[in-house]
Amino acid sequence: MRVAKVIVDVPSNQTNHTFDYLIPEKLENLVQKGMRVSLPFGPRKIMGFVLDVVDHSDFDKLKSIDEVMDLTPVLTEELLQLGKWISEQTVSFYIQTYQAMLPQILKAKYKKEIEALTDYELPDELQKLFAGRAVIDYDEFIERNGNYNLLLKEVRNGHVQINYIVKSKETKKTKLFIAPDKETYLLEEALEDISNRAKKQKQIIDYFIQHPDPIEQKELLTNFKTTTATINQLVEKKLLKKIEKKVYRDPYQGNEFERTQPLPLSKQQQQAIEPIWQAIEEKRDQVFLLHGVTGSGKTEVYLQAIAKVLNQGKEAIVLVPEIALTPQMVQRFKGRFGSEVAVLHSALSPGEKFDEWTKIHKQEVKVVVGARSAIFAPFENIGIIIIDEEHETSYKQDEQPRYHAREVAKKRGAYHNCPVVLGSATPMLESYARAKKGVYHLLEMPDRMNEGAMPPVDIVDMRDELYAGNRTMFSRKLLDAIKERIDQNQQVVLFLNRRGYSTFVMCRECGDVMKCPNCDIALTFHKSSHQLKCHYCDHQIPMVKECETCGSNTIRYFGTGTQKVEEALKEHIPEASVIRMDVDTTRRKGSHKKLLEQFGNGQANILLGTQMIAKGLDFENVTLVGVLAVDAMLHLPDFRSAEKTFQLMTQVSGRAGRHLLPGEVIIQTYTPEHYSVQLASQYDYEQFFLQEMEMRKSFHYPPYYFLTLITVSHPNQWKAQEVTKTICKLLYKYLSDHATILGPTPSPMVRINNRYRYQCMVKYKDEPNQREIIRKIQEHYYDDIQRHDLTIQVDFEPYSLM
DNA sequence: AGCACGCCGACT
DNA sequence: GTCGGCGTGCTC
Repeated sequence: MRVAKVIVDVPSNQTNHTFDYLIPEKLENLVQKGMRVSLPFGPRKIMGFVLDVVDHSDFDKLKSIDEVMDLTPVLTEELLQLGKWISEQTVSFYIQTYQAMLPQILKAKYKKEIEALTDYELPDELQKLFAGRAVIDYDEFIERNGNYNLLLKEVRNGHVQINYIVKSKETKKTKLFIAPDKETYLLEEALEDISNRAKKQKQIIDYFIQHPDPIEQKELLTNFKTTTATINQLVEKKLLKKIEKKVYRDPYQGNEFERTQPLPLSKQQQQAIEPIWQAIEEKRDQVFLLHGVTGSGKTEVYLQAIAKVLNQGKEAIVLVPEIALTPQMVQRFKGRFGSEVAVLHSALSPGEKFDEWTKIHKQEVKVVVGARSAIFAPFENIGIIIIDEEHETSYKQDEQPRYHAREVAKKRGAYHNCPVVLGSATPMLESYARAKKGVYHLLEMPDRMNEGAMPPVDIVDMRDELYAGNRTMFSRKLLDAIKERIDQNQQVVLFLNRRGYSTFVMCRECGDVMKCPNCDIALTFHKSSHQLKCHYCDHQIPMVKECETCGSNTIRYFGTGTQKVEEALKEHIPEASVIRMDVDTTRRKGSHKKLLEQFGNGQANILLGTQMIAKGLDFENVTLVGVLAVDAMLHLPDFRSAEKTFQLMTQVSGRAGRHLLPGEVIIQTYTPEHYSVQLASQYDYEQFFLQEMEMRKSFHYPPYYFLTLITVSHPNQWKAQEVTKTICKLLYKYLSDHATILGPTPSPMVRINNRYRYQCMVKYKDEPNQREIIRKIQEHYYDDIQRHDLTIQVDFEPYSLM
């Protein structure tokens, strides 16, 4: 007998192990490890992943697999192992990790329906719902308030049955093609017979005589300015035929990618790439940290390292932060490797993502460029993994499984015996420290390609502006500089760090700030819709006219949002044309790309935006970059705020003067003396590293210590606090004496969505039992978690402490 | 998670 | 005696 060991699609503590299922004879040759199957589980039918196929089970009441859902395994042996490891590292359920490795569309969908079995007269109440049909949706039954007990009774009597259906959401897109249905010489003969009045028909047949290959109907119709009627007639005459062709949704269809050749490498590029080439050649799973300033030509190094890998017949994974996955970036990879490249990022529709994934799965491509989850590309012969902008926080998934793509990359690198290259102008402190210790191989590229220096950075002290009577958000220096660029027909990028700085609404009479009733977070004013919105839950209300506390009408909004900056800009510089990029203006698919194109074409002088414009933009005509307020980020309750500020400022500065025209950067701040501001303006990463390391050392933060953040949430504040307290006690009891346990403390945002949040932080150097202890704690609370709305969230090496 | 089972109080 | 609400435990 053949038995499948299956992880079932039920994310819970008690089902987080394999279940044994008999493989029926007719499926014996079909079921393989890594496939999805549908199977009976209790009274239901659900999806599961086959982890293993064996020929015996200790369990004696085996049920059988119902169906296989895939023709070939969707997870390779390596990915199955990797998933196990990730689940254990992040304390997640196996099923969550396996799901995270696949495109959303492969997630099973469940449907329930009720079927009437006999002609037996059902009770009127049910009869009414069926309304003559043999089968109705269970959802419909619920919606129309069906009597559940009555239903159960009839199920027991055998008059109706409940069917459970497992479906894959997977879809295939087809296009209609038209092709000749006869040999060319027969078409020629037929051409004679077509009436001279049927001009279009003649033209079309003539076309197919010249080009006998199938052509898309849509194209044919536009070319000949005709309608389907014409074609239908020819199909009826058996001269043409219609073909449904399965096609990939190609998100980059219609984009021409000009093929590029490898560029000659500069000396420093050469020095950086040699050790990587060597590692590829010697099949070493070495980790490289490529520390290269903006514009030092890191991408060309990646491209030529990949070229080497492709030469060996192997595959490459390139990770790029979501927001940096711009058309410009894609262009570079597609330009060099053409159709060998698949692209995976969140702006694609689920169908497009699935099709790109399928290309990888079917081994039709050799290179994948994508955001975090592309690290799970089902390649089987990886030759290199590259993580660009390795310091980016988006490489850490912020939901279960909370994995970091960098750690997964290292694991995959070890499996495939291939190098992992981490690239950044401002490496994460942890990474640079490892490189200095020799754990990673450090590669330095300190010079810009075109020999140009980084643009000079001016720091403007906004306190002086205030003192001089300037109460606007623009310093005099910045305004003058913007005007100057506009006069010279050059372009400006203005960056607004909106986090923590959004427009909140306050009463000037009593100082009351409008807050979300669910989250204790200040509501943000959206001018376009005239609404107050909470950014943490869906709560939104119309803008208020009177203060809810004191009733006065002196309500006004404070803070700086992009919308407000745009208005102020127009007021101060009426001749300026502005393109605004933020979550509001880029929500629609493709709008991101469109806005950037408009700016690139010179349709505006100023590009104003949030985080999303900090990366990867490369416009020749941009000679001024302004940062309106760095302080918001500097003062976040996060030990990495200085590092994040430094990274951001460096990145933003890199947007100016990338080409022939010299650039300039102006940074506005209320704390110009802060070391991260000072050192960023001098582009002194090394010094920043040393100084920041001092801080980390004295406060026991990474990279000197590891962190674990446990966040407990519950609708009842007392409960949340009490559980956190107990957890702290348990950790204190079972962890070693070297671990520091902080807490319980309220989270920086105590209440979100009517749930109170408390946290506990562990600082440690080496706690091999930690994960086991945390698992035990979770098990201890499993009843509360499952039935009493408690959540215990565990984040190892967290990126965000909120 | 989602479902059945079993216990208990409330009710025809 | 039976219905329905809720707590408990299982699913190969």
